[in-house]
Amino acid sequence: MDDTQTTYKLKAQIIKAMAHPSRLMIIEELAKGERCVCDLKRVVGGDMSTVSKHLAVMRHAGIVEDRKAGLQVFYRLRVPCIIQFFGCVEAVMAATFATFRERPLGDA
Amino acid sequence: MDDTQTTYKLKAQIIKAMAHPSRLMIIEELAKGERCVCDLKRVVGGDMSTVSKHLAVMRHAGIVEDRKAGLQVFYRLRVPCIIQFFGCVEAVMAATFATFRERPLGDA
DNA sequence: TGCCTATATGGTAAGATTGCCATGTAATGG
DNA sequence: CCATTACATGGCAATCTTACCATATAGGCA
Repeated sequence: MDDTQTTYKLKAQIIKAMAHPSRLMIIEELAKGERCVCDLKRVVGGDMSTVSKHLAVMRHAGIVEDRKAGLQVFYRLRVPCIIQFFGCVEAVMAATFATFRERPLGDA
Repeated sequence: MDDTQTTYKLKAQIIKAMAHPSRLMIIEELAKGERCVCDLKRVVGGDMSTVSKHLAVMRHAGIVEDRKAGLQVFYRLRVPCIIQFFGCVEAVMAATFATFRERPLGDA
């Protein structure tokens, strides 16, 4: 595999690390500031081990960093520009809903 | 599942539709302008049916639109802001490599 | 030291994704 | 009508992802 292929694979891995509902919720919460795992668990629900694994995926991809403080581990976004992208994702959704409005059910 | 959950699921689906090396290549190519499936097949390689399925994933997510013209089908990005996001993904990669530079192998 | 709390990791079963082959379909040319 | 071209879809095996449970680790406190 050449360099170009490797680059695309790395980029895909970073994007894939965002591509899960719980991980999006985590990113949005971290956009407000540093949070401990316990905070994030409260936000996304589910098992602590599941949250921990979601964080490991994002940490491995380089999206988040952690900082240990006593018993707790605090996570934060490593590259805040990620948040700006959410607006674009919402634009895709808006375009989709606009299409439905333009061509409602039964419209020729 | 409530509305908030549904929204996150939709967003995740849109992002997931980008999270694949071949699909990133396709998006980058489409950023340059409309392209037929045959063009895209040349760019990403592999089977035509595989390219076609990647396009279907992105079409379903609302990332691309198609336009038939005779025997060919031309695809284009539906919401161009997607491209801007690539810069942010590269920033994540740059941060990761910077970390390696700051803490090379064997550094305490 | 021994216990408690916060988080991480291993195991695993269910489900999703991927990529190829074979086949289907629609437009075009003869 | 028939063949060809460009693309899409069905099927399927290999692989990856996810979420839970059980267990491990590490810090703080008695």
